[in-house]
Amino acid sequence: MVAVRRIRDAEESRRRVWGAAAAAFASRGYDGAKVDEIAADAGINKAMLYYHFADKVTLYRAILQDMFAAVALATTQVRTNGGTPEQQLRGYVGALIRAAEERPHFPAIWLREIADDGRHIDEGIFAAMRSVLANLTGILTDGVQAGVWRQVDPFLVQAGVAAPVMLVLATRRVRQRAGIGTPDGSVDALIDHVTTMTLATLTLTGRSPA
Amino acid sequence: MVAVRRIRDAEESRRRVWGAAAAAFASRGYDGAKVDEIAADAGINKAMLYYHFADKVTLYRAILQDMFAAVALATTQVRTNGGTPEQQLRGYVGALIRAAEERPHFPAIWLREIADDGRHIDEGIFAAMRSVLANLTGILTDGVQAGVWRQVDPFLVQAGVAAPVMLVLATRRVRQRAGIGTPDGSVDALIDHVTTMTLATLTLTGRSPA
DNA sequence: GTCTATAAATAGATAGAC
DNA sequence: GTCTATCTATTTATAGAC
Repeated sequence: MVAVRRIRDAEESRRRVWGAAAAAFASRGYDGAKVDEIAADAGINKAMLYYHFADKVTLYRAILQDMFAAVALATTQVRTNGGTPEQQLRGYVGALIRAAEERPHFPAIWLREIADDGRHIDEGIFAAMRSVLANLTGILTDGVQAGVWRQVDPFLVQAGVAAPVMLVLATRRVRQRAGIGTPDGSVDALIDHVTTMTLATLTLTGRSPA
Repeated sequence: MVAVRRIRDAEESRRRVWGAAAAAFASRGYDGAKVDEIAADAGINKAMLYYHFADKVTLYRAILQDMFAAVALATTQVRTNGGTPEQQLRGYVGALIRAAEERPHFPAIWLREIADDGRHIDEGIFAAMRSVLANLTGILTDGVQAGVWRQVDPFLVQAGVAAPVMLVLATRRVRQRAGIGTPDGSVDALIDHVTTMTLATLTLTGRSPA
């Protein structure tokens, strides 16, 4: 009984540390995030944080792994569900955006990890990333074989999808401060733009971009 | 004579600090970059660094300002040179990529500053950013008025251009480590893809992306 | 202009009591 | 499981000699 309560509290502590850490890593980066602050934001002591997580980098990697695993899972489901290439591509974009919306700190951490040249990425995370790209590659190949799309480097397509999504989602606050226009700042407009852009690129017929 | 030599050495020192700092901020971020390391990489002492630059954040802001000012200048020249909307758009993409290639640390610092929610951006830097977007907006408006393009939110277009460019340029090393394919990793392929993507999006006629 | 030495504050991590 | 107190190393920044 008491033991159960303790375990439940422990789970709760872990969750709060997780949330506080994700926020800190997103807004200040790995080096900028301070363990003291994370613990304080989580409402516990720093020693308690070290009770739950081996060290700072382990905590960071766990968050990173969760993010990429979520995208890997969601995009794999899109493949499993099947449908036309266009339907699957829309599903792919949707899965990416949904994963980012469910994890508000995803975009910033993603951008930072790229700038960090993948310094904290271990093999498990790389595997998830490769899985995401493999799913996209499968969708693109389907489209080519169905004769509706031309052949395009999957990584460039991924860059064309993920990078704008992450940029737009990560810059919501700063754009206001900068006085940089967002006539329609909705996520729907973002989905629409990215999807349109990608489909238009893939369905280009013949016309070489000279 | 001696004074002149000293001034020249000072300039040289400043330049070396600049280069070492840009590299450090790009690869480790603002908090991750250490002043001692920057000074050492520049071949001078830390005290000397503080002789040339007031403090860490001033040094960082100077680098940031230079980057955005360069893009602002280059894109303004594209507007001045004129030409068809398509020619100007190609010039815009080229200007962006050239600025990034001339400053190898631009992409990573750009990505980080976004994740940082513009924490280090002062009004001068914001002005440069707005100027870049204003130039793109001008090009897009020209195209709409000429009847060759449809109307699209300029910021979304900017996101569709800059984000993939920065992502691809910043991930060259890590992609190799990750085993993520780059069938054609050339900058030309990148320019081609981004330009094709953008033009295809803008020239879409009628077809609503339902 | 350049350096050595050091101040002053902060950081990640642990010991040990409860 | 949770906390206080603390160790050790690092970090930004400056003082002051040359």
